[in-house]
Amino acid sequence: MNNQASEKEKIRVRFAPSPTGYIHVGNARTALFNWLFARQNNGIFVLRVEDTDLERSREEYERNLIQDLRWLGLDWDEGPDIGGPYGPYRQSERLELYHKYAHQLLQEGKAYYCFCSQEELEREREAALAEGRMPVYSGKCRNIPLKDAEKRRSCGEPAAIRLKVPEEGIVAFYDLVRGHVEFDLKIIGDPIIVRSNGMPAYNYAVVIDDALMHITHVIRGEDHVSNTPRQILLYQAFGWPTPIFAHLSMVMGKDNTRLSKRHGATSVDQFRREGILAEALCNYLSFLGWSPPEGQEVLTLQQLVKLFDLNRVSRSAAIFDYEKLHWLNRQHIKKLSPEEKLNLALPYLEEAGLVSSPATEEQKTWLKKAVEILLEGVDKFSELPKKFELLFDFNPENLDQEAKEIIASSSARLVIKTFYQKIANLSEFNYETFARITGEIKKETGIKGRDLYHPLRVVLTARGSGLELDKFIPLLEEGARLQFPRRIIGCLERVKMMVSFLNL
RNA sequence: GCCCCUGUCGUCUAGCCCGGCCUAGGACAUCGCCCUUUCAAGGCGGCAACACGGGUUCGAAUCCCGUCGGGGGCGCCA
Repeated sequence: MNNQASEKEKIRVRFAPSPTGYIHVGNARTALFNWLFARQNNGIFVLRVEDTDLERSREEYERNLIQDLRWLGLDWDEGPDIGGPYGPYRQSERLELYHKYAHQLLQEGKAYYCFCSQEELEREREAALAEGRMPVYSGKCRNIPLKDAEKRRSCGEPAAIRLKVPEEGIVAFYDLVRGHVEFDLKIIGDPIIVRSNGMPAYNYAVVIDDALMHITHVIRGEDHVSNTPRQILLYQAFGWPTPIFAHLSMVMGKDNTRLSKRHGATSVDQFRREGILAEALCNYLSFLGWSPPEGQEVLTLQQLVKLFDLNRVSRSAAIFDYEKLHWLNRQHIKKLSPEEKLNLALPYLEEAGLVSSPATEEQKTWLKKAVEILLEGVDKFSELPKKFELLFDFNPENLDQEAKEIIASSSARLVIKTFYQKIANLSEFNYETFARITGEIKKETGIKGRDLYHPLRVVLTARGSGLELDKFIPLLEEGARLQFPRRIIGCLERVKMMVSFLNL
């Protein structure tokens, strides 16, 4: 389909995070949308690291970033780790480029040196704010001849570089998600493109990078819309074509403020640790501002690639709903094979000290069944160890409230007592035995249904709720024959412990 | 304060561009029922929204204006 000729028009998008910590789900969504757009259009997805803020960037953060993105299943065609035709892909390694183009702008008279001190600018800004105006740079240094400016600089006077912006007119652009957007130049002022410490300012570096990397579509957060006119002005100053913009709405917390730690987990890494599947997270993230045409809900990455449509992205902010994420996660967990479930579950069980590190094959066979059964209704893998307590914890002295209520009745006690008498001399127990005995009890006492099974559940689990007993008993009996760091107590022993505790 | 964006069930959203098919659809959550050896899962059903006010029109969730609410931006941060 794609011949040589169309190669030139190939769609190129980028995800350009600054490595300042773990990746936030809001940024992950931006990455995802970029990736989906690239993949469905057979385009190129580039990863670029914006590390020009020396104070905040750290090398290890870049590794985290890459790890998180990989985990999510988003791969890139060009990036700091794999290189590419338009590298380097780390802004800190592109400094010469920024200087070169700034110099060009200076020579052409499209930019100028600004000697204003930060204190001075701060004062002006505050004054403007106080008067209810947009703080716009006064243009004080605008007309200093380049020669004079260079002289001052060579004497050691620090200077930033500003872009000369026309004083009148409007900058407009068509945003793929928001439509026509325009800004009045009066409120823009001459933006700094190179700081006095020589580092490029964000609005300048992005333009250089996006242009040089031939980015065709800039898909990013809504917090960048007001930067867009400044960037467009830069493209115009260079005579470069502007990319197409698409600004995604913000991701909010329940109280309608930007999603933050206060609201719960916010980093991709955190969700991974909790045992949210990458595919479920992507699935959920894709629904933040987008919906498939036919209302499908549970989707794989591949399906998302097919269905995703930038034109269907909504413009209003979305609130992050943990409940729905969890529901989607459950749906994705269901689709996993028993082996996959076990492998995902193992680390959590090991960490909880339930399983010793390399589990034996025998243990694994059993664990696979246990995980399969206990995973039902679990939101995320981190909840699994607690579910396993049903098997590993048995303490008659520590009955929950529900259990206490169940065994309080005389009929419950009768059931328990009868049950105990019938198993007292058994050396083996299995579900068939259980079924036979409960049948007998039913016949002898007339007790049936909940009144019959509930008390027995309490006897066997010390809990008022748990698994269906036909699943529980075989699982427990089999597990009790295996060696685990914490021993699993079998049914017969449990009954004896409970009866002696209850003094029946 | 100024600039930009935005406003459909509690939440994510469909519908809006190309007015009537909308007594506004779906999903999560919630409630109820069924199933069942509790819970869960599953099945079925219920509650629940066009922010407000003006226009335009035979007719508006859909078009226009205003109000109000929410968000973002206003850096030598990214």
